Amino acid sequence: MKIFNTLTGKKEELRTLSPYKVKMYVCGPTTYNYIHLGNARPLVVFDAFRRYLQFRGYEVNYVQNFTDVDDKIINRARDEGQDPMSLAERYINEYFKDADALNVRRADVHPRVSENIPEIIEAVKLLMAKGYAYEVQGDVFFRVRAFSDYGKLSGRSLKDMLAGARVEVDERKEEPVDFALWKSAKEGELCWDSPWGRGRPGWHIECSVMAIKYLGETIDIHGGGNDLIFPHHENEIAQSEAITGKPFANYWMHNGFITVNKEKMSKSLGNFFILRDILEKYPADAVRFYLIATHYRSPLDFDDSKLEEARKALGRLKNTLDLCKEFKKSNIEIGIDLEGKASDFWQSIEKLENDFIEAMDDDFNTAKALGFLFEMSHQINAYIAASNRDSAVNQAAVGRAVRVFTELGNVLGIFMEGRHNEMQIVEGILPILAELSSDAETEGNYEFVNNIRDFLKEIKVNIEDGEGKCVLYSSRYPDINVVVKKLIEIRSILRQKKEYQKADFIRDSLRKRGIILEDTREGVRWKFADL
RNA sequence: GGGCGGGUGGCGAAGAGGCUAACGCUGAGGUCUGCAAAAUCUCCAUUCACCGGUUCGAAUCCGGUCCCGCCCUCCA
Repeated sequence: MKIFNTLTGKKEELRTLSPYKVKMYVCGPTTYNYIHLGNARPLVVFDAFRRYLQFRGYEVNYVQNFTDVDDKIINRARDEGQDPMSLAERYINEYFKDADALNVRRADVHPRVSENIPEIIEAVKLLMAKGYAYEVQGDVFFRVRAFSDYGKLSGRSLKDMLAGARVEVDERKEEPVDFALWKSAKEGELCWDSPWGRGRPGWHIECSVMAIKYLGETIDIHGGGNDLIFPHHENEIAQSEAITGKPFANYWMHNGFITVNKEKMSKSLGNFFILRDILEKYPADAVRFYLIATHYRSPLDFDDSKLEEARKALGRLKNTLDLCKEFKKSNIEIGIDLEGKASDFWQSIEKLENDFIEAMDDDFNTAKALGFLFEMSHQINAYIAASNRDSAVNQAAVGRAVRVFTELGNVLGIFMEGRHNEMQIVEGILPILAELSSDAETEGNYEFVNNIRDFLKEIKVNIEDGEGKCVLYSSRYPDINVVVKKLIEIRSILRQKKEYQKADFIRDSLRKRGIILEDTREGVRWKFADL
């Protein structure tokens, strides 16, 4: 397992502190707004890495913080005339909705700044006691000069930074590069008591404190976006290592940016897309697929067509899942020896599984790994297309293959349960029956009219005469499968009678309402349109 | 100015010394089908920004040139 380490600028073999245990800390969002797509990238990629490590047998202890005390939160709360802590709380809840939608699993701990103030104060006191920090009028600063390794992560030297300093200069600081550990509060601002008066923590100290508190003085992997390398992570290293005298994190991982027209998507440029809005237009699994279809360190340019492409590509993979489900008649696959064609097939699946693992072992190359998943999809489809489903050997072979396929897809987290609004779709479909019925009535085909009436009665739906509208008289919506099956049945009869126009009317109408019909050798299959 | 990363087909994107330069989208054609869809099969980069060099061999290494992005200030 190799990981690209920002600290050394090289890919390195992963050697964990304890065998098969990984301590992982990923910087989480500042909760003053809904997250945008750029925020979603680290979320998704590190979730995928965590899943992969677990798949490889590691026990992963995963911590992701919330920055719920921050100037931006305070300002926004003031603008909206509300309490900063409840504003932060609200956006933490919204964050979880987005994360859940993207199939991002919860961290083992989601610590918040506001819940770790005493520990932060202790840390600042300790830094002062060790000479790494100094107080000026209620503010406490980190004395960068005192930490000789400063700059080792971002590859800069203190000398260069002092020379090229064009940072705002707070005259009270000993050096322009010194940064705040504790900020004094203005009148009426959110604050906590401290030895230096009322105030709140600076931005960087929280991560040092929470990482150490929940994971220990040295952790295996610390992750976050590229822009955090400097100053945030550089400062975290300085603080943590000044406190403990030990290496803070052995591997630093940073994801690349999402760009729009090749420009960084960021809040300050205003070119960001709120994830919530994107999820209105595209299925969440397509968004997740899009985010992992490119290597995590590369920049990723965003526009709608990319999500559309992701949707289609993922649809191909999911279609294989459907084909398998239809092919498989039972789950019995144990104790059957695969021979001949089945054995060759299984071997190629195993080969692709190994290729997948090899790709992921190389710095989590999800893009390459996905390629093998597509090849696996081809293999499975082709095998199914050429095989008799009544054979126990074929059943076993496909069963084993799809299990591997599904497991690997789940490692990437791209196989989510479809969340279709079935009620809405059923509501859209029922009028097709009404329309068919009224057409039949015009033609004097009363047998057919009665057939439909009986069916509707069965599923507790009324047709309002004259208007062709369907009205439910049950509190429960009819099962979508039952309704679609009925339409398929009607269409089959029409096809037998070669009344293709009407048959196509049914297929087209369903299509418009989100249901796709496919005529296969095994009969008609249906699926939801947006997969 | 300093630090970092990148330029691969119509598009997206892997590949980091030697297999036919993965895979996806798009497009073309065949099989299947009443048609469509799905599936399947085949085709679509003599060439990897440019110029030199190292090497038996370079998209991959080295030097130079030209572009592009990011960080150096809150930002994932």
